[in-house]
Amino acid sequence: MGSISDIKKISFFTELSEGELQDVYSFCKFRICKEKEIIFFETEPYIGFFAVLSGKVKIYKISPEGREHIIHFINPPNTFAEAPLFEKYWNESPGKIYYPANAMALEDETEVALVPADKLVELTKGNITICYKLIASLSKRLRNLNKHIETLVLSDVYKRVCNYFFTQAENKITSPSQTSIEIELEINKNDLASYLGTISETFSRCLKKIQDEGLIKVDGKKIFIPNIKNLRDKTF
Amino acid sequence: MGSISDIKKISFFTELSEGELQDVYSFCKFRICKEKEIIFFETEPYIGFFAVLSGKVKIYKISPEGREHIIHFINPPNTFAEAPLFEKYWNESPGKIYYPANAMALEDETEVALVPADKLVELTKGNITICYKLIASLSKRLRNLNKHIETLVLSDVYKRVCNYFFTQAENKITSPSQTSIEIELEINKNDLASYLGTISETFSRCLKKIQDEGLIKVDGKKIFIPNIKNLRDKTF
DNA sequence: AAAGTGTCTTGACATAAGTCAAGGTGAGAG
DNA sequence: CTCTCACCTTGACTTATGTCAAGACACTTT
Repeated sequence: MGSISDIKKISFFTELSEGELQDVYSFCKFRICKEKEIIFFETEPYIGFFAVLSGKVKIYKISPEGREHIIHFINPPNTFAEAPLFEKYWNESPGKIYYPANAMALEDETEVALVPADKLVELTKGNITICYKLIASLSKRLRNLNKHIETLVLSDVYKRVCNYFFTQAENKITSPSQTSIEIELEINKNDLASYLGTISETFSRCLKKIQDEGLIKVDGKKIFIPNIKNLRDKTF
Repeated sequence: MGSISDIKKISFFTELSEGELQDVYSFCKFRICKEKEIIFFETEPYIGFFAVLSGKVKIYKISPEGREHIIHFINPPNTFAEAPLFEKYWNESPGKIYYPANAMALEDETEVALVPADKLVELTKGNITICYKLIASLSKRLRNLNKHIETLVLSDVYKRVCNYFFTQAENKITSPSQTSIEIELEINKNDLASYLGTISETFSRCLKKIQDEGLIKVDGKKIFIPNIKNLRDKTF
């Protein structure tokens, strides 16, 4: 189960003293999830944010017709559902606050820590560093969402897929001179399709097309990219 | 031109003392824009955030093919481009920070105030209330973006349009018992279409369809909604 | 009033991507 | 080892929505 060293890895808490860490540790509720276990639904009242300590979590919405769209994948040691923390400080305070989307564990042995909202708000009062980190975290998420919207609305599926692989490749290369790389999908193709705003059939066809063009070589969950720049050129 | 009372209306600054307000006022650069005047491009280095004092501003992205998508409309006395303020506090600090999208004035006599980034960061150091307001503002924007993504990906144009009118109606009704209402579009249909993730032709056809179904009555920029609940039922 | 300008609407058409249905593949269970 | 089941791929078809082109309308200017 979660330890103090896990807490220390959470971005908001990296600069806390041992005593404060102990304090935060005592607030947190730890939970180990099985694959497909729900962490929260968007219908639930907000009680605090979460950090992923191991495994992987998806944040997603469901349409009335049952179509799913994945907004984020969260890996350790990142947090999710921080945004509603301070919503009570809005000008017009609405009623009860709910989670903004659904969260589900994607692997067995996914461990999450729940940090209660009121405890964290308390912590920020004497610690402006935590405020800054919170702001940084929200800003980063905002920029991600902006990017996400941009690709969803302004690109077709083909471009989105190319862009996804290119981004993955960029994050993995070790030197700028590297031209080819193999990336491995850590999520199944159904979820990846949902994240890219499409469905598995379309995604599958798209993969085939990109492969036929020689831009990638698909082998199960392994994607070999012979020339990263060629892929990048397709994202414009 | 902008006055101290304009500054006081900006959410971050509502609780500042007269002296502090005077101080902020002296930092700010005021600018009066014509219709279609660019406030910033996403290619420009970030220097600070803006507040709209009068008129209206759109925040938008452009695809390589030239299609535009409007992410937000900003009305007085709201702010925009606050998100990059604290990006230097990220774990991995990237190079130069740029504006996350483009901003354009939508009306003549649109007045904006530029609040320089470093000045605001300075202010937060002694004033945790400003931190909280900043967090609240970012949170609110995050929730909006989440909602935006949700409707863009999980609904078709028809539903998005119904949802837009319904939301406008909800915000305008005076009592919960009110069943009908007339709303007025404060933006042109081209921009509205772009905000709803479509183009004016599709939007136009959609309006016609909704009107043929008796859910709305369109007269130029005036939209009469005979029964708000009927419209709401179409948004699921 | 005529002319001009920008905004909106309509029609005909093309196409990306969703739906439905069937079949293939591979990893783990028995 | 082969059975099974989840995951993935493929094919045929439908449909929403974008594109292109033309016309209608409203508002301003001369």
